[in-house]
Amino acid sequence: MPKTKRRIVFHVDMDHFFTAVEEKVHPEYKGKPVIVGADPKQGKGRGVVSTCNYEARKYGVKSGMPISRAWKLCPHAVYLRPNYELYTQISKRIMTILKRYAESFEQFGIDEAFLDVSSKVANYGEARRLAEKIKKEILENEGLTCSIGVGPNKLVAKIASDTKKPDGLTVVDEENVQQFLSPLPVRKLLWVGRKTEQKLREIGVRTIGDLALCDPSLLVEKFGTIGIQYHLMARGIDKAPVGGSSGIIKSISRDHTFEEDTSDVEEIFRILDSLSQEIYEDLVKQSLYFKTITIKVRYEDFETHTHGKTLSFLTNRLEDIKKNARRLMLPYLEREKRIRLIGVKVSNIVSGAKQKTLT
DNA sequence: TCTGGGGTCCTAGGACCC
DNA sequence: TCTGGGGTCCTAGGACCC
Repeated sequence: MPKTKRRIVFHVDMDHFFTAVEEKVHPEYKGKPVIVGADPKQGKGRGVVSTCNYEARKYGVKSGMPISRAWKLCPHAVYLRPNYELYTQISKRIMTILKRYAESFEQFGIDEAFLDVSSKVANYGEARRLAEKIKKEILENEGLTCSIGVGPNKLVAKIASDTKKPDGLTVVDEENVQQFLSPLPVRKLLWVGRKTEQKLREIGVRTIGDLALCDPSLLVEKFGTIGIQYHLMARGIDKAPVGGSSGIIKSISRDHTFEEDTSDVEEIFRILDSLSQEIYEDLVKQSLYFKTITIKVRYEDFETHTHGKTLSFLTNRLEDIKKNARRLMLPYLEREKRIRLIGVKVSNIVSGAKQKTLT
């Protein structure tokens, strides 16, 4: 049996990417708190903060926070709507730089990436120098800083990149994985969110070190098969290959939150049709076909439902999307409650090339 | 604190077939 | 009339990610 190959993996994370791009395009914002997200509307706006720069963070503003709360904390900030086209364009250029240094590569969201550099460097010292070189190149080419984590797998690299920001570089070699992870809260692990953190707290587990000492069978009892994953992660074990999960599109969705909750059927159908239209354009652009369509409704009290149907045929016709979306939506329009959000999703997707072989 | 928008993956129950 | 087990697909909901 061949011994498992030693790996060296980078996680590259752009620093407050959206606001960093905005500051680069608008140098006059430099030094001011900048917040990219929903329109704050004098504190009455709906939606959340996408990204904020470090000046804004000094006021307690964070990404994911309601924009109305950000307004209370920092009314004098520069508030901007996201310019995804610009961010995507710059992201593509950065990813092109990163790919050149990687044996295998995996983009993660718009501004993060994993690089497997195992065959490119001989040891962690060389890995550090390579990471420094990459940071320098991105800064010189794009005027943007990033934070890089280096470790024996994606999990450790990702957590490492998060420990020193902005403009950080954190290297964790195999020998130091356990002592690096142990004191950190479980929340730092990938896939451990608010709910899982709470459930772990109930069994007295707060840090990754606590989790590593846990009886795996107890974790399975509490979380099912994913419990094994938690236990492996807590011991710094992650065999997932870089680039393993990237590529094929599984679903396309659009949703819309109304500025004011509504029961106006005409308005709801108008928006529903425009969401269908956008999905249709996306499908055609990428020559994709779908079989399943699902609508989403969120009422004013945040009660949320999904309702879907799998068709007996593959399609990308606008009429099939519009008609089915409307039909699936109908039963939800008869309630007393007003509607806050509607959405449309298509899934069970195959590409046009593959579709031809199926028909 | 009054909660966006675009995704992925998992689970559980039920239908249906052999 | 009663009683299986396995497999696959569908549907709704939920957790989590950036």
